[in-house]
Formats: sequence, C-alpha cells, structure tokens
Amino acid sequence: MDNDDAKAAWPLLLTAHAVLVQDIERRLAAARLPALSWYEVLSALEDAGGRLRMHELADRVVLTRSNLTRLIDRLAALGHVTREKDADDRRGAYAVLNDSGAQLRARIAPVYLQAVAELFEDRTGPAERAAMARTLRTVLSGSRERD
Amino acid sequence: MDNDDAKAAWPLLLTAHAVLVQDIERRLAAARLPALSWYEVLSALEDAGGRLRMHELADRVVLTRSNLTRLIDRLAALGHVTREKDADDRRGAYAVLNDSGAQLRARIAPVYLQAVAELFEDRTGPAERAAMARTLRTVLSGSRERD
DNA sequence: AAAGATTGATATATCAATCTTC
DNA sequence: GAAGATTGATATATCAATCTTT
Repeated sequence: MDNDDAKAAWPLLLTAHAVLVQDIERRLAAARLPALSWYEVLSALEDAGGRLRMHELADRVVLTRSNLTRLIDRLAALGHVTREKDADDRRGAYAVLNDSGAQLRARIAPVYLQAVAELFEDRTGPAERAAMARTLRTVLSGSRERD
Repeated sequence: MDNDDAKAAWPLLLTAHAVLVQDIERRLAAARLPALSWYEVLSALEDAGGRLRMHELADRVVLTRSNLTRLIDRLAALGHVTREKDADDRRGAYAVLNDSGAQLRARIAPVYLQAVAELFEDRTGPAERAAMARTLRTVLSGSRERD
C-alpha cells in the first residue's frame, strides 16, 4: 500500500544510508584509502577553488566546528591542507588545499565513485534518482532557511 | 534537468541524512534523552518481542558486532537491557529488553517522532515519500542478498 | 577451523570551556 | 558581549586480537 510505503521512507533512509556508507568505508579501507569524511572535505575545498573559511567548510560538509577543527588537524599534519589566517578578519582562518591533498582526493575518487555506481546507481533508474533528489532538496531547503 | 537531478541524488542523500540526524540528536539532547542509536536498539528489541541474539540485533540496526557489544554494555549498566546466554548454542547471547528499557523507549518516541514529522514528513508529500521508499528498498535488496 | 561474542588498544567525535578579535 | 576557532576532558567507534563453543 502507498501509505505504508510513505511511513517506511524515513526508516529506509536511515538504513540505506548506514548500509551503503558502511560498505563504501569498507572498500576505501580495503584500498588503503582514508575515510569518506576526508574525501568530502578535500572535495569541498577543491570545488570552492582551493580555500574556504573554517565555518563555511564546516557548513558544507555538515560537521560541527569542533569536529572540523580536528579533521583539519589530521589533514594538516600529513601536509594535505594548510591553515591561513584571514588578513581582513583576524579571528577567522582559512583551510587551504595543498597539491598533496588534491592528489589524495584524486586517488580516492575512482574507488568512491565506483562504489556509489555499484551500490546505488546501478540499482536505480535515472528518473527514480531524479525524483529522490528533488524530494530531498525540498527537505533540505526547510532545514537550511532557519540558519 | 532530469539528468542533473539524478546525479545529485547520492550527495543529497548524504547531506539530508547528516542535517536531519544532527537536528534530531540536538532535540533529543535538549530533552535530556539519549541518542538515536539507543532508541533504535530498544525499538528493534521491542519489535522483536523483547529479545534478540546479538548478531541478529546488530544486523537490524546496522552496527558492527563490536559496536553493538559496547552499546549493550552501556544499556545493561543502566538496567535497560539484560544479557542472557543461549541455552541451545552456548556461544551465543541474547539481549533482553527490561521494563526500564521499554519505558525509556516510550519516553524517547514522542520527541523523535515529532522531529521526524517536522523535519521530514511535513516537507514532503505521501506519494513522494512512497516513491522514495520503494527506490531505497531496491537499493537495499541489492546489498542484503549477498550476506 | 569457523561462528558468536567480547576485549584491549587506538582513533574519532562530542561537549563545555577557553582564547582571540571584532 | 558576540563571532570565529580551538582546546581539554570525556564518550563513543573502530580494528585487530582473543576467548569460547560448535
């Protein structure tokens, strides 16, 4: 019944997320690559042209400030990113993507994209995914307006 | 374009999950209630009639064995669940829901369900959610067959 | 040897408190 | 005092190794 399906949507979203992310992380670890969160931070930086303020980066990857600080600590310790103070507003700091970080992202990408293709895209039609995307966008637009 | 929407589906699934779960956890903490993972374990036990083998429970809530062991440790320390050895196969153990655990679940439920209603259900139509549920089910059926 | 579950060591995440600059 | 970011203390999660029973 359609009504039962509607009720199952949220639990299924939770379960599908957990199962797929678990599988993706397993594949990354098997390829001796870092976790998904690293990829997301490196990608967000690359998409933004290589540098972002910490709080802006935290928003984009949906991490708390504190968690992002720690993640950037680890990336910086390995030379993948650098911190730079904002010259205008000296309270703020930028996270800056290094060559090493860009290369790391490029090594993660094929494994990650292959996993998403196999686990998610090969099992769904484009129209289904498009519909899901539109639904999720309306959900998010509600959550982001009151920021 | 439909094709762009389809490409955005997986990133949106990740982001929507992160945003909604973060908000739900915030509400639970504000109400001095334990985290979502506790609710899911307690609910899985209740749905199963009050008792489940550890590995079966781990599968249902999508946690590793080790993580579930730790979670049950904490729940047992507070008296919400009890461990019982399986009499037939003495390697195995059951997690058993106590009254205290059932009551805790009942206190979490309204806050959790209210959050899901506001953040997810109020922002989507039943038909959209039903379609999403069916899509996610096909995704999951692929992942679970090879267990 | 393999299944079921747990443990020790370690990594990561979280909260409240802190520091600096606006 | 509030924004931006970090830190210390603590909780939770993860991996490999272990123990027990089949």
